[in-house]
Amino acid sequence: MNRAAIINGMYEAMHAALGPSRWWPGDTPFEIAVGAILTQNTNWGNVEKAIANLKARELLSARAMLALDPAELAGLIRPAGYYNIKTARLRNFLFFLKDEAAFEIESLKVHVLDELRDKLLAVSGIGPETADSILLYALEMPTFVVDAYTHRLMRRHGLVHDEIDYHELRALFMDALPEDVALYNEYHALIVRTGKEWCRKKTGLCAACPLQPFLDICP
DNA sequence: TTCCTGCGCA
DNA sequence: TGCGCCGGAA
Repeated sequence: MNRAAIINGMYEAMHAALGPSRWWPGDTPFEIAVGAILTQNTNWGNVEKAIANLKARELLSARAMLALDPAELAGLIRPAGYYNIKTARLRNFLFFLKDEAAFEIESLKVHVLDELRDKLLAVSGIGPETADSILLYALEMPTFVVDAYTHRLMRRHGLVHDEIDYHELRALFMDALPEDVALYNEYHALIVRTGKEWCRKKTGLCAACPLQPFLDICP
């Protein structure tokens, strides 16, 4: 079985074992984008607390959040960690929405994927994973999201070399899969769920993992 | 103590 | 290439 077939097979195995994920958790495209920034290297449970704080103050709109004093914003997102950095990153993104979309995130859909991706990457604080998360989950554009779980899972299975970078890994999935927003959405969700549950950082619980049949090497 | 859907900067 | 950023839960 070649690597593209393995990638397709892994999806089937996870989907069969775990079922639909209904991602991204978030009520609006703007909330999803905010969540994508807040969850950088951060447990989602802590992000939920920060989003709940914003929601309680009715601040989950680009205009309202940009009008807020940065120190107050930092206080509200404090549970998500890195709150000073993330305040700056959120504000960079809010200024971007103001300039590029007149505060209406969905109007960004007028751009073609590659151009919008470059624009997002030019915002300080939005790297490749955050950009792809916003594009796929908030704007429903066909880009594959790679994260630490994706790296770890593919390395444990001996399917990629250790030093593979984000761009290469993303291309690997996008070349192996049909261009399909729903499929990319669900595949990344399944990887995260599998990563949290079985493909843990220190020791993988490989024997019980849905991807066990695809295991070559398990350290 | 470890880990968490990263990122920018020195 | 390494390092700081940071709170909260297990």
